[in-house]
Amino acid sequence: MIGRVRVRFAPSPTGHLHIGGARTALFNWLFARHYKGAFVLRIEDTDKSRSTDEYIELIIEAMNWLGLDWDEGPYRQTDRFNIYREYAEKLVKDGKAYYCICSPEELEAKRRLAATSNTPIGYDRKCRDLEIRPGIGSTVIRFKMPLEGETVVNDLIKGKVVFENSQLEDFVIIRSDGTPTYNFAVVVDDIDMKISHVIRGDDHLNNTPKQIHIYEAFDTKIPEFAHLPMILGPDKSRLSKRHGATSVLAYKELGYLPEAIINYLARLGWSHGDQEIFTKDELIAYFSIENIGKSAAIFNPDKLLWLNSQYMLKGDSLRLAQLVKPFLKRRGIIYDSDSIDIEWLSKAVELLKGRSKTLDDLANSLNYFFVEDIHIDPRLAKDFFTQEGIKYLSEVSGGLSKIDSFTKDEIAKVFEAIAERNKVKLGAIAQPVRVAITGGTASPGIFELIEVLGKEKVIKRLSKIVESPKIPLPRS
RNA sequence: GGUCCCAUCGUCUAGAGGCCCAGGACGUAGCCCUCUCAAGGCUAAAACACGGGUUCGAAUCCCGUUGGGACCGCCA
Repeated sequence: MIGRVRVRFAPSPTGHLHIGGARTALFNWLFARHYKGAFVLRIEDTDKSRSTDEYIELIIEAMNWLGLDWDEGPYRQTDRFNIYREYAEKLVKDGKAYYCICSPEELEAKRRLAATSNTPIGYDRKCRDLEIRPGIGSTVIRFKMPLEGETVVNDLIKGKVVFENSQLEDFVIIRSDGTPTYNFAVVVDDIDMKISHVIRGDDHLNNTPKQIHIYEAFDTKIPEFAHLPMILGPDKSRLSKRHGATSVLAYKELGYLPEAIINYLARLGWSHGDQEIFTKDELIAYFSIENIGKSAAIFNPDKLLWLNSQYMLKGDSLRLAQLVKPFLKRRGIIYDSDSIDIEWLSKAVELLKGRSKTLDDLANSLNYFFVEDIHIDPRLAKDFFTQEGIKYLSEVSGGLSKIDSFTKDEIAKVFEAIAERNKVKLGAIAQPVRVAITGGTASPGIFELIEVLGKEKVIKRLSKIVESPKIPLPRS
């Protein structure tokens, strides 16, 4: 029943790929993959003053990072100006479009008048039947809208939406500089690229009737439309920069995993029963437009963070170790990522990944694995390096130095023996040790931590406190 | 202002007339586990915007009200 599926994602390179755009891209991608169709990337850069090559690069980088691969493109509308021109001239020849010589000032005045006089349309179609020839001063090409009747959009998400044709303007399709406007270029491209389903934000729903008339003017098949509800900020207005981090790459920098972003975005407006966590393959298998909701969704950073922590928890330690390197570097914890022992790092990551919400969080927690002079808060030192505490530190140090195989099981035996001998709970010993070797009171289990940290480092840190308990401060 | 869209816990949502005195998830609170912190487990508070219909029966269908949003450019 569904023929060959061809969808596209068509960002305009006037900014970063943001959360909303990424979700539109994701839904198109999922739809294409689900139906084994084609996903086309098209750059809508007809607004030359606001589009930059740098943003194109950045959008592509973000798509790659998210793993949203495309089958065709990226096409650029600026490479296709002659095509739009040809299409437009055909419409003029067929009497379906016309040249207009009204000046911007004149149009502005008409718009103002329309606003005050309850007229739905700003432009009064003055040039519609004048049969103006091109070349006389500044001319644009306008599309001849039907004056009466109605246009029905059978949207896959919103259902049947009816527009009165009398509300539709004879909009400009070719600007005076010869470039096409958005509403025209999209349709020409979608015809030319044989797009079967147009899946985009519902801010375009009002443009759809205009576009349908262009399809009809070319006597081509109208694609299916699916208008996705918007993503809103906490104040219920359209998500934008003022709501904080909105670009996909910003989340990468913050230490988020791409699969968490994908999962979060997929669940924003779409659902599959009560399931919250999906692999990409599951998303592809389960995705369907019928399960997309109709109402706008508020972006919830807390839930994204939770999903990220879930992916951190379940992530492969070796992979996370690779990914965390840039964050360690940025925090000044390491200087040369190539010289570090990745096997060892991944063991440390293994201990910390379930306790970290982001890669940056992980990097921060990894600090005491690398830094020699760990910082110990004087208040903690006061609380834990008591006469008793120091005694345990000394005993642990002594016990550990006698172990041959430095494994968590053997380390545990040392602690248990000391606890037994002193008739205290394990915590009484573990906490001072934790503070001495990590500088804080929160860490992974003390035995595995000591194992991964290694005999040498641990004994060195313990001895340092035992020898000079009053000055646990770092030299720096 | 005109046109269009939308409306279930604070948030994301399940729910397609009886299975719902509304289920799951995030967040919040408490308890359990425990060498700390997380993770995990359990529990709690928390919603069908309002008003009319239709129906034996409505969160689910219809109408209206209210509230929110989008679009009205030679931006996309």
